[in-house]
Amino acid sequence: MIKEEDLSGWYHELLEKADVVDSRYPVKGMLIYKGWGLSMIKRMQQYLEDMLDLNGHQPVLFPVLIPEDILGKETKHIAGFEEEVFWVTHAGGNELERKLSLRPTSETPIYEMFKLWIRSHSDLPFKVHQSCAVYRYETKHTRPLIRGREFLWNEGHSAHVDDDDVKSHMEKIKEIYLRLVNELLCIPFVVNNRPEWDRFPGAAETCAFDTIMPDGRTLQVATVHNLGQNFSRAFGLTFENEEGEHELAYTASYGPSFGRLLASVICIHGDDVGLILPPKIAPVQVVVIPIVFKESHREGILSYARDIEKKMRDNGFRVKVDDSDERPGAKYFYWEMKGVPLRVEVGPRDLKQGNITVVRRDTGEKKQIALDELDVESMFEEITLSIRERAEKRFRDGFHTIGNLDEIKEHAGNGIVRVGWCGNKDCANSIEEYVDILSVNGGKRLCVVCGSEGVEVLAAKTY
RNA sequence: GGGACCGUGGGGUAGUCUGGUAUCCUUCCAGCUUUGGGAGCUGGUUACUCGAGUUCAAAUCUCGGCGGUCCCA
Repeated sequence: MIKEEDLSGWYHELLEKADVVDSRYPVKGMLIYKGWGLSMIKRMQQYLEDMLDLNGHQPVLFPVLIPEDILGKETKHIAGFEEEVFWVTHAGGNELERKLSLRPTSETPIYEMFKLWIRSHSDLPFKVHQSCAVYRYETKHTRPLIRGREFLWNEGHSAHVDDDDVKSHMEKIKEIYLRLVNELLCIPFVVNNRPEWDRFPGAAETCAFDTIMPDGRTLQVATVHNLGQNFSRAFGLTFENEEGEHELAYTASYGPSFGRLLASVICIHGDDVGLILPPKIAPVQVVVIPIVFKESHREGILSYARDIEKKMRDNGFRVKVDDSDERPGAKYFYWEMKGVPLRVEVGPRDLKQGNITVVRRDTGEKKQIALDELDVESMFEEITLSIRERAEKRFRDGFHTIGNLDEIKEHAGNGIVRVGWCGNKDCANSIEEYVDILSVNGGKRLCVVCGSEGVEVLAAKTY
């Protein structure tokens, strides 16, 4: 399957072939995370949670059910979500007196508890996070990992004494997400201030991390919301300040989608052969292929392979010796499809000379080196840099500065366009006939529709 | 939100128009054999999305459900 010709077909086929997910589960928009995929999700989750913990977050895990009255307390919030909430209405044969929703996101139950946990300014900032599944009854076309009715994410929630503290906290969260998205996963992105009509329901400000998929549409992989005092007001979330007065807290919420991050790793780094995985999240980082010609060589080569495996394991790498009954060529194709960053071949030639043959997945570069020369750590660094750079170059090439509406139409679906916008909603509607406006945080520029003064905005076809 | 198309062994498919015998590739299992870029031979397991209708007879026609894909907004 050629990636460039049919990204969607390539993606679906690879998800199943590589054992990332199985999307045949017979409920719309739901799927099974399988070994290869879940293993990567767990690694990104761990990496993120460690950073959040270091930042002073407390890990929590809230119930999946939210009672109707609590979900509905912040009116704009519930208005934004009500069409996509799953409801539990029965227990056995009896109708419940109080309907229970499957959480679409957890601001409401969390603030319900924050109210009990937060008493004084000295409790602030108060920060929690949880990795969990959330449920949204998507009416749009669902896609595995990209838009589902159940998805995995980490959601962070914080309460602060004032707006300044919220803002500086949001900057810290953005740095943490940068490390997750770009340093760990090698995915380039741009942080966009969403226009008012595209904010999280109930938020005063929404920042989104957008990347560009190879078909030219953008994918939002994480968001950071400034909720002002909107939720505090609805939930009576107050604290006693230094003067002994009660004041409404300021809150923020934020989360990356693990499924979307995985989807972008797959689509952005992968090629026609299959996955290309950043070494840090690869479930298997090095595969060792023993090449056995004659039975008499078998034991010698296998034990050479196992020595290498042990040595690497002792150094903390995830290694697998593929001693299955396949021929070497078949093994090469298989592990390349799975995206394993490094392959080590050991055959009679290597054994005799104390060498190994090393092949990089990202470049295909193959070289024979002495066993003691092997430096896996620095090879992984090189690989990581190289796939990040390749992705970043394509990302930069995905931006186009546009001067009129016809050009927008021409470039729609082909990356991100920079255009001027005056701030008038009618002009935004004209632009959004072709592309969605992603950001409103650019410098001065004349409106592409009406020609009056405005700012530069980014816009694209989105997933 | 609107529209189009699709559903056949684990995966990919032929057959559907014109109703009657389910094709091929791959995977999987067993055996032999092989191993520096997808080996070969022999044998074997496995399928018409669900429900209702029409009919002597439905994978095939009609209606509905469930599930999926794509396009437009």
